[in-house]
Amino acid sequence: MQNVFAPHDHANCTHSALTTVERACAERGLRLTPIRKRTLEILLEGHHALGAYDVLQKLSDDGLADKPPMAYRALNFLVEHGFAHRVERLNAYIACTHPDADHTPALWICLDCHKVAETVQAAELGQRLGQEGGFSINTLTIEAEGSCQQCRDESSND
Amino acid sequence: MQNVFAPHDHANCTHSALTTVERACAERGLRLTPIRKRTLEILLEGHHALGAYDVLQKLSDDGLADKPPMAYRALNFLVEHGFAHRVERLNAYIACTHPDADHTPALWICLDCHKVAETVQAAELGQRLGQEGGFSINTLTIEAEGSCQQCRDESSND
DNA sequence: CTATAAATGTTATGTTATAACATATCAATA
DNA sequence: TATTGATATGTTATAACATAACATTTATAG
Repeated sequence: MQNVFAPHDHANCTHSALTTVERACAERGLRLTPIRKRTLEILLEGHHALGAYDVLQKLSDDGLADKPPMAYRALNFLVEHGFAHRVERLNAYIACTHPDADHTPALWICLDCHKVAETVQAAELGQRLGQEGGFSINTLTIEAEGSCQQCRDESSND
Repeated sequence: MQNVFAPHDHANCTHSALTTVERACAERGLRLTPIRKRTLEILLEGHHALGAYDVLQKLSDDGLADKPPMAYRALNFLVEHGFAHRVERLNAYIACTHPDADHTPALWICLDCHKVAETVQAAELGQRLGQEGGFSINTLTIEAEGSCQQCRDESSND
């Protein structure tokens, strides 16, 4: 697990994700317009999931967008191309931390610090589960809510 | 996979689930009030997920409830006690087909026939995934969207 | 330059969910 | 059996999330 729960060089997170996405867009002929790029940057500001209206507020602060469809379109663009993920349990969004990999992520939602981590090893697992019943998987959602190591360590120090 | 996608004796599905839930409530001192029981029956009418407002409409037809909180309370009761599941991807609910088992279900959503199936073998799997990063799982959501065997068989006969 | 596709701007509304508080019912026990 | 505390229901109001539909603008290929 690329551990977003633990202290880390977040500027590097942000920068490398942005660079990777920019390259991917160039390669794939996708347009990372100002609204889309700023939306990604907003999600990259932290590892907390943001709701569409949270993102909209920030876009509005920047004068880039001020109506719900604008935020949803940018978020949907990012999600469709794997640059962000929708967290179903939270009706919210996070930037992808593996934007280079074609993946079905598992999302780990800490109920204490509210950060959301992502791992990529879950895809083949779902495929395997589905095969049993002859189910052909189109998209797979795996989300866990619980507590991260860091928060458990801290609370045991009380 | 208890195959809800294939033709089956649905009256038996309904009856056995209801009986199991009634017994569980008796054993555990839970009150299966008219609204709650009717809500479960409504969900048991088919294997399609129903939104809270769909359920509310039916409760209203029966004169049992006519305000959103009433439907949400009944649904939340059923979900809390494992008698129904919320389908996050659909913002909707299904009756549990294994109400006797303490389980984390995986849900299989067919995009063609729109039925939703449930399997129980997924719990330890999530625990295993989470252990890797020291994450302690409280609740786990596993949902697949795709196509069931039956729908694929039918469409290949065209 | 122009045609076409893609993206953005805008209005309006649909859908899902809960906070907050009042009232009623149940179930244990004084 | 009256009291009481807990649980459930009734009600109002609104919060939170999301999209349909259509107009306008911008990018890009021919």
